[in-house]
Amino acid sequence: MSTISSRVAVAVHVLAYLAWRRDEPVTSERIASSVNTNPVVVRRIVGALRNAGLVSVQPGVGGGAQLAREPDHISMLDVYRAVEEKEELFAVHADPCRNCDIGSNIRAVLQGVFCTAHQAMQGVLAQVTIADIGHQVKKAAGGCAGADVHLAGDCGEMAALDGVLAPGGRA
Amino acid sequence: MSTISSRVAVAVHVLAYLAWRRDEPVTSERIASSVNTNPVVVRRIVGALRNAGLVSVQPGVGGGAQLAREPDHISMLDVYRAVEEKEELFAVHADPCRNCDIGSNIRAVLQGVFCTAHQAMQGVLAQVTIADIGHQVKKAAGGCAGADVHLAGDCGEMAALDGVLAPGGRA
DNA sequence: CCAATTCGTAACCGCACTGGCTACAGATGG
DNA sequence: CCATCTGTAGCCAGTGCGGTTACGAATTGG
Repeated sequence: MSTISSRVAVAVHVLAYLAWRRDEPVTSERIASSVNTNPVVVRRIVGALRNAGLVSVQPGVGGGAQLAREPDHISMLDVYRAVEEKEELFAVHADPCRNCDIGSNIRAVLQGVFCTAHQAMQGVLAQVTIADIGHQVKKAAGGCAGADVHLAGDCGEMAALDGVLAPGGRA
Repeated sequence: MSTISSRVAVAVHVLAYLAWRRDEPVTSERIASSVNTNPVVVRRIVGALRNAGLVSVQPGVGGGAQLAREPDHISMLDVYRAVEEKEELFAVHADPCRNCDIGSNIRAVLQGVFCTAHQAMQGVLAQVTIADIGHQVKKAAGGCAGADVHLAGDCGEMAALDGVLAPGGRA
């Protein structure tokens, strides 16, 4: 597998929900019902977002989570870094043979390439904000008729992101 | 965590080794000693590379693995796709609430962004070949003095890849 | 044909991460 | 005080990964 955990996806969902209910604090239970998970899972993720300064939380009656910034000042890269503590995207085998040229040098070379690839990925996330996500969701909710048509194919043209993103993968 | 498994790194190591010993078949045991792992682990990865047509393998006395293509015709994206069967880089929560606008539309929006990010990462891998890796390793092995200096910092300028890669992450 | 070598693969293990769940202490406001 | 809500610890089942052993199948050489 080795997919990035769904915490990023859930965190974006949470923030989009908070942006939707911008005025009032929202409880973890309410958020959990939208995500369809356990309130504790939501609180764990909200805790990470709080540590990153993206939301503010109040306990007690009438408490809950609220956005700490404007939705257009929260990028998906912020979210990614808030909930995914891992610094390296690719694992590299720890201890190759030190006696051969390959073994003693491959790690540095691989780390360089992998780091560049990771940065390219983060570059895409950096250019999408929670406000963008909210707009996309709203647009999709509006035109329900063909809302999920563009799911076909290999993530297709991603028409939904036109104007927001540069071409991205030139593969 | 959620890092991409070290199979990619090991597979590149294996292919770099085969490119180094271009003429003769190399046994899984020999490769394993360079990677410093178990021969079965190597055979599993070599099997995936064989399925992808990157190497050819012969059993029996004098057998082993050999490159099936020139090193400059094997990209790290080929390797990535050969050993990492996962099609999606980011997991998305499977079943958000269908009654609210956010829950019923967030998955498609997230999948679009995540797919674009994934493609950007693959675009970097596509531009590095096994031959490039071999050259980098050789260069590092030659000038041992300052070979690992450029490891400092946040993957720094990646001077080693200058001329091979476009700027990559514009974050 | 037989023996040595090597791959291919199944089976099992320990480790680590993930998400879901319960439980409870602590903070907050009426 | 009390109801509400967060924060967190703790446990569980599921899953993936890497390591290891074991054995059958293929190939080469005598």
